[in-house]
Amino acid sequence: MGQVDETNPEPAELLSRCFDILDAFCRGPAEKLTLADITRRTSLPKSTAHRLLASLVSLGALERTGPAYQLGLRMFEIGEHVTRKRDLREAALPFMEDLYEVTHQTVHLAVLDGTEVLYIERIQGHQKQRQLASRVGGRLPAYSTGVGKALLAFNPQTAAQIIKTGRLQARTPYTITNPKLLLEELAATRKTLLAFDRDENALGIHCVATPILANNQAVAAISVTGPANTIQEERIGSAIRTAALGIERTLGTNPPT
Amino acid sequence: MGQVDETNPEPAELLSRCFDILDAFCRGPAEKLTLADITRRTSLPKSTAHRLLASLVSLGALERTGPAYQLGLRMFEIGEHVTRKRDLREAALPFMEDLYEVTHQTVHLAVLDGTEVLYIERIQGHQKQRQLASRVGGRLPAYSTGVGKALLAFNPQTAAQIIKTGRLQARTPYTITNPKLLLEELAATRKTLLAFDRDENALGIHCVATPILANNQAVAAISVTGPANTIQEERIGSAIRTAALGIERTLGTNPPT
DNA sequence: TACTAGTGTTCCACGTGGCGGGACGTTCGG
DNA sequence: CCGAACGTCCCGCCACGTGGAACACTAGTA
Repeated sequence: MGQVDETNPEPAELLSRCFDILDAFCRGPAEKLTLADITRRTSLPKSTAHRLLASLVSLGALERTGPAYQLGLRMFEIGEHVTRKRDLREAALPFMEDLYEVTHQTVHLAVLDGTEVLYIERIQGHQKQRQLASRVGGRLPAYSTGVGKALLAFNPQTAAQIIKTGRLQARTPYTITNPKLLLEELAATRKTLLAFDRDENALGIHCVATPILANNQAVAAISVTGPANTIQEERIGSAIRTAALGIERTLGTNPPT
Repeated sequence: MGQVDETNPEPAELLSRCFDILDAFCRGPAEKLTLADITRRTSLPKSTAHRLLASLVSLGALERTGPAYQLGLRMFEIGEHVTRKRDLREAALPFMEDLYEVTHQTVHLAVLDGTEVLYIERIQGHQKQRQLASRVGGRLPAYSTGVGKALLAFNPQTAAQIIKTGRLQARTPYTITNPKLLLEELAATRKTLLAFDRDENALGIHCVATPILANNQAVAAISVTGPANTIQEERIGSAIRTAALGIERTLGTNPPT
C-alpha cells in the first residue's frame, strides 16, 4: 500500500549529470559558480560541463551573468510545487508560530531524507544575529540533531544503516558517537516522544524535538532550538508535544499521502 | 555589464523533455500526476515518458507512490538555493511584515519572468479564507496585476512585447485590454512609482503596488492586496513606498547581482 | 616582452544510449 | 464478455551526446 519504490534502473547519464550540476549549487555557501568550479565539484570533463551548462541556461534552470552561473527562477518555481513540502508546511506553520510565541526561540520543521535531515521551514524572530547551522533547504546529519533523532527513533532501519556505515562523526566534543548510546536514546525517544540535543551539533546550542506521526510513521519533526541556558527542557517539552498533536490532527483531515 | 544571455543553442532534447515533465506539475492544481496525465500534458510518446519518469524518480526529482508521481524533495532542496529568490526574500521580508502590521492585508513580493509575474513571497495573516489567485511559486499575467504593472513600467520592451503579441486578454470586465490605456498607466506609474489594480484581475479585489528599483532597474515589486472596500489607496501608497525604499536600501548594502 | 597557469569556447569523428512504435498484461466500467 | 484506457516491456535503428584536443583570452610572475 503506497510504497515508495527505491529501484535504480540506471537513470539516463545525461540527466544524472545535470542533477550533479544542480546539486553543486546546494553545497557550500558559494552560490555563484563558474565553469571551472563546476568541473571541480562534479569532476565532469570540461567540454561536457560546458555543453550541459548551456542547455540548463537555455531552459531557465540556471541563469548566467558573465562567467558566473546560479540557479534560475524556474528551479524555484518547481520547488514551490513540491506537494509533500507544501502540505507539511501549511499544516505546521500555525502551530510553529504558536510555539515561537511561547518560547521566543527558533522553531524548525524538518524531514528525513536518506541519512540526513532536510529543513523545510524555520521561524526565528526578527532575524537575530544567532547564526544557527540550519537553514531552510539545508541539510544536517540526523544523528547529531534533535529533529534527526526524533525521526531516527521511528526509522530504525535508517538508524541501523547510519551506525553500520560508521557515519557517527563527532561534530563537537559532545556528539554521540557511541552506537549503543545512540540506540538507547532513540529507545527513550520512542517512549517519551521527545528528543534532545545538548551541544551535540554545535557548542552552546541546545534543542528539544518531537516527531510528527501519521499512521505510526514519523513524517516529519519539529524542534525548538536556542542558546543552552535559555532552553528549559520540561517546559518546552510540553509545548512542543502540544504543537505536534495539533499538526498531526491537521494532517489527519487531509487524506494522507 | 552583467547581461543575461538569452541565446537558444538547442538544449539537449532529453533534458528539455524532462523539464517539460517537471513543468507539468506546476500547472493546474493537480499535483499528483499519473503517466497518462503526463503524456497528455507533454504530448510525449508513452514509452518515452515512462522511461524519463523512471529516471527522474531514481534521481529523486520525482517521487512515486503506486501509479501517482509527484515532485520530490530534491526539487524543493534545489529550489531553496536559488539565490535571486533568497536574497530578495531576506531583504524584503522584514519590511513586508511591517506592511502587514500596518495594513492587515495580504502582502506580495513578485518578480517579472517572461511576460508573467512570479510570486516569491506572500504574507497573509492567520490563513484567512480569502482565496486570492496568487500563490508562492505561482504565476499570473503581468498586465492584469498590480505588481505586474509596477514591473512593466520599468521594462518597456516586455510591455511592448505583450501588447504586440496581443496577449491583453480580459480576465474580468475591468481588465485593461486597450494598449493605449495600458501604456498611459505605465507612464503614470513611472512618475508616481505606484501601480493599481482595481478589479482587473479578480472581481472585488483591489491592490496597490510599487517597484523595487536597483540601478534604475525594477528587480521586483511588492503589493498590498485585499477586498475593494478595505484598500485605501493613498494611505497604503505611502506605506508601501516607505517599505520599498527600505528594501532598496537593504539590497544596496549587498553587492548587486 | 616572454612565459605559465588558469580560465572559457569551439570543433568533430566516434559509438553509445536514447528513441518510440508496437506488443503484452492488467484493471476498470458497461 | 468485451472494449477502452492504463502501465510495462522489448528491441533494432541511428540521432545525439561524448570528450579529447586545439584555440583564445586574461591575469600574474619573472
